[in-house]
Amino acid sequence: MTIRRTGRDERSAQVETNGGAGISRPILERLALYYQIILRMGEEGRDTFSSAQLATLLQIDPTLARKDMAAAGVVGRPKVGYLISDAVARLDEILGLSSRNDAILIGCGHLGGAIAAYPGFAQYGLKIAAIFDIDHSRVGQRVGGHVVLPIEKCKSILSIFRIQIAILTVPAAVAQEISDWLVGKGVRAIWNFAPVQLQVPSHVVVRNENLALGLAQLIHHLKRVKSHDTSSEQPSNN
Amino acid sequence: MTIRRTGRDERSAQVETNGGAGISRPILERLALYYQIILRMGEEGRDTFSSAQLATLLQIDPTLARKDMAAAGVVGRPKVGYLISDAVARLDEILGLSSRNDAILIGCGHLGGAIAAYPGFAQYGLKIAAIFDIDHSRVGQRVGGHVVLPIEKCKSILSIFRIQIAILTVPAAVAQEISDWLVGKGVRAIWNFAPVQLQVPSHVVVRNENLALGLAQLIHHLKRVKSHDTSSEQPSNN
DNA sequence: TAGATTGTTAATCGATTAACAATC
DNA sequence: TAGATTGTTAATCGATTAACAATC
Repeated sequence: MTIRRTGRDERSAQVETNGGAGISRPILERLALYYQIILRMGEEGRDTFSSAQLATLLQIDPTLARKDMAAAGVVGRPKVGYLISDAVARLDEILGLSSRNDAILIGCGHLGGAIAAYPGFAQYGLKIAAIFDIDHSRVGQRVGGHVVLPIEKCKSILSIFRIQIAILTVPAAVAQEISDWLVGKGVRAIWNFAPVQLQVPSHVVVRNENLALGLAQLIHHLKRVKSHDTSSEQPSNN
Repeated sequence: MTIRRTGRDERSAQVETNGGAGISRPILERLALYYQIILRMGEEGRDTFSSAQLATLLQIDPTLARKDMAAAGVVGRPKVGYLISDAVARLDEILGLSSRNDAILIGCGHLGGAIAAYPGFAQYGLKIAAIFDIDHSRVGQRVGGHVVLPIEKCKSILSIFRIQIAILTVPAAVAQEISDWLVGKGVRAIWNFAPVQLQVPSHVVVRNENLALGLAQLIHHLKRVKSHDTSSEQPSNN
């Protein structure tokens, strides 16, 4: 594999916009939270829920929950509420969970291994088709039911299985070049765990899962509550 | 350890608010991103940066970057830009990275192990003081340089080291009860990796690191770009 | 029916962007 | 000096909340 460090001229950073008929990010984020809550309610044997219930659990205004449902195309009935089966079906659709999503995982260090082994993703239709690593000493190891492959094999697997999603759990220093390379091979979505702002062409979707950033935010809030100590402080949501 | 499933009456969900002199969440999020970028620039030998540079990398308006700097108390100089050393010092302060932050980690499954082993957190002042698990078969194992302790030992360690941060990498089903228990023992900040909306008292800060949610968002955007295929589509930021 | 709950329009709030003056 | 870049005020945009009518 020859990784070229290309110029960044034609690439743009991943950014929030909302062209097309897409749902805005704040709404989408809440829909995913609703989804988890509703699913749990279903497991508990209920078959309807109200905007007020969601609102209480998420500490938001009930109107907002109703607006979100409307945005998702879930219609409720006055006095009754929303049907769980209805909502789950719609949200499955919107969150893209109804179809199977194949992905490859690059970089099988601790985090990569954890993700490969995480059972929760199956529920979201994510199937890890193969795991790769540049480090040849790792090739051949078993990680979460997969044998680690050399990254050279990546191209053929991408094309054979028409995979569009790559999970990047590599060191920050090489994330950009691997990203470039993957994009060149047709990857359309990158789930990036490296603490770097990847620069990608506009047709590629990046979701940054920047753990260090999350940590910084948590610490900031902690300090703030300590120093002010107003008992009305509320912590930050994800 | 006796975990009681308490009522949720007095607890509220973690939510975005902005009482006190705190910095609003969107700003804080960008500050953490700037921090990473600026740090890297420093390593490359530069000693100033401009709002335009940040803006280009993050695909935002330069004005926004300047406003953020102002909010962080970083002052620049016309024609020169901002001093990296200045900005790093201020951001260290605001993000709470200048002081050491001790934490305990509960639940040493795959994800817990990955986090325990992740070297990047040291940079953010995070020190994992101890690792606990309810599962006694895991107690005594070595994980990332720590010996897993039985959760019964948790209380004494919390009070001896005056630890306020807990990292929760336990199954969703037990996250709420463990959270309740930790809060009762004086924990003030929870970094929650379980896909559950924890209900906590208002003085406790929760940061949800909901991986399945991130995945759902990525998939949603991917589907959207595919179906619309307008080349102006931009992916979502974290 | 009466009351609960949705759906929607208008008002508010906060975050982003535009415009431009200040200044190194 | 002239030009680049910050800092700030005003304008815009989008998201949230309030109010209330529709309806099961």
